[in-house]
Amino acid sequence: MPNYICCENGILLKEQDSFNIEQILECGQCFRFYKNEEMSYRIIARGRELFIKQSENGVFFYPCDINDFENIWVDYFDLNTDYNEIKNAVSTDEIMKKAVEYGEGIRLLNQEPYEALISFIISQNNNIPRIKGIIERMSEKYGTKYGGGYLFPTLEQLKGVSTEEIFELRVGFRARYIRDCLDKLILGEVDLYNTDCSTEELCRELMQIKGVGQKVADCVMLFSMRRREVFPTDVWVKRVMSELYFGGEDTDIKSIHSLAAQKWGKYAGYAQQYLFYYAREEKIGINK
DNA sequence: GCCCAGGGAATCG
DNA sequence: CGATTCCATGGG
Repeated sequence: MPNYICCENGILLKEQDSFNIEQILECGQCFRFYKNEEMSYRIIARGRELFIKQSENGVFFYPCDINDFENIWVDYFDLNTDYNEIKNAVSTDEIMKKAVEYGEGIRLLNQEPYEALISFIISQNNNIPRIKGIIERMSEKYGTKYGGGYLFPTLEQLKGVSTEEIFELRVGFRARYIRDCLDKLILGEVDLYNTDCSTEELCRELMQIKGVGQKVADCVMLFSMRRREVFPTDVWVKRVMSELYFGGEDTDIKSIHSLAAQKWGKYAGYAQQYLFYYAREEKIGINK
């Protein structure tokens, strides 16, 4: 269990290594976060609104009691995972050593599968600011008001919403994908909470949904289902891998997955996130 | 106006 | 089969 102390309206996490709230939230794995000031954020997740303020004293979570901290946020922020072990395991070459050093405070969140699934369907062929905007509009229109914002709408709240109404959120061609996703969840054709199966089987199940291909399925499995061996390969990861591991040659996804599995095995998902953050912040593989 | 975004489905050859 | 084309929208 992490080292924390209980304060009046929150929890102060002390001496936590590998925790940088800015890197954790800005590294592209989640969308419902709001920056207040430097190292001070608000998030909406797991049916809560939470403020996080990081300083030299530690990381302060509020409003938050011991129950919520231990039952929700320790899991959400992956606090029982030893990141030193992961960093050592993935640092198999100078490139990854640099990427790990660059994003040393990154943690993989454990998000809610249903929200992650809808969010990453929206993410396809889209950019992060716009993805955030769409999810925000969807929450404001269909979700429950909570604190200073709105919770992500439940399946129950979205079940009767038509494709046309989804389209009005300006999701474009993804409207019918979202509707197909809702239908398959309602019918139980896809069950996000009975996942006692291999990653391959789980991936196949997710990919039954229209608009869910390998990349979206991998993001959902990595960010919300603890499948840390998958290696979501989007344009950024493709670029950085081609640039740094394949001599600048345009490389197909299969070859990238194969190399990732070979180099990083069950920690490939963490390696991917260090590389994604490094590539996007430093714009690796762009113009030159 | 063009290009691109945490891609994937539909269509073509 | 693999390769191309199309899909909505908004920021640069």
